[in-house]
Amino acid sequence: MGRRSEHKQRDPDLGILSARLLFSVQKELFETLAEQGHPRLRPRHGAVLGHLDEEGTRATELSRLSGTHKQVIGNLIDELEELGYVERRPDPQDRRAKLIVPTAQGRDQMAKADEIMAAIERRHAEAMGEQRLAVFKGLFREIAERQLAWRGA
Amino acid sequence: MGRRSEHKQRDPDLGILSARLLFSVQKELFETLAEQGHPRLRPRHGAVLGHLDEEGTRATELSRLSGTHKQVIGNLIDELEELGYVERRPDPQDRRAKLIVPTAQGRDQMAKADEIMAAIERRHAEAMGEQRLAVFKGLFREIAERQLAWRGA
DNA sequence: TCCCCTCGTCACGGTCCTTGACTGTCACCT
DNA sequence: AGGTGACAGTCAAGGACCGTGACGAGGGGA
Repeated sequence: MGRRSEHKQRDPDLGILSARLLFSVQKELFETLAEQGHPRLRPRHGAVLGHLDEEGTRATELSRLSGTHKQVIGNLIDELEELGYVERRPDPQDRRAKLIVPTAQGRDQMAKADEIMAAIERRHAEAMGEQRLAVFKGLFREIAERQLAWRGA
Repeated sequence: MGRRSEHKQRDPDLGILSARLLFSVQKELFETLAEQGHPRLRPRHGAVLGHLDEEGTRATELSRLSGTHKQVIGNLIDELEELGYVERRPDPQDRRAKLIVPTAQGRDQMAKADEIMAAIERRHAEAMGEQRLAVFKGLFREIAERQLAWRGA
């Protein structure tokens, strides 16, 4: 193994580390969800279900929160509606808009997903100490925010 | 804004934070590369260029390092060859294999990409203190490794 | 020699994202 | 009241991207 790839192995940059953590967390989340009765969901559905409120959320709001195109959100809602996770209801405050509301199955998924993510963090807290994890998350938020602010993006 | 999405805004989980950091770092890297004379490269090319050694690397090795399928690596190499970033050379030690070797343009890109990533980390180090960044990266490596080890994946 | 493994490639289907244009509704201004 | 621009959601089409199966060529041990 050459010098450059060897160095990258020892001291991976922020991008590599983020990618590794993101994909491994994603994998655990959706495999566990599949075992708990939600086998048809894929990571992309997280753009909708991950940002949904129990009282309902507008499609445009979901698009804004997740950074996904409106069109994609529309497709995801179609799929989730067919799978029985959400319903489209007219928004009483704006006749153009529709509220995306989770069904009972949707609320079950949301609760389970939140619990799985919490369990992942608890596992790390036990392994490394609660305080060190808290420090990490604080620094993580700070860095992610500053990086997002690059060029006022 | 409802209670759940509000809470997720204040205390985003590890997946959300990883996604934000990954995509914003990726964006800065490739936009800056485009300004520095490499406008045709897209993030997916990182699977090849990011793990390449100056002396050359086998396609299978790139596949293993990046976690991408062999087939995808082959397509990427086709593109990068056409763009003048890499060359295919027969591997003297194994007539089945081919060494992927960066051209002068490829080595220029690799140096610039490494420098851009280093600049990103320097910027954070200046903003938050060198020591706190070092602590963060240490914890990051630890957590990412432990998460990857879930279920012996 | 025979058998099984690895390396890279071809071909294919399926998933996914992006763009542009369109209808209906709203908010604002004159 | 009417007119104008902005916004919500959808339809349609194209391209980018990924995963699978199968293959020829070569390697390496029994």
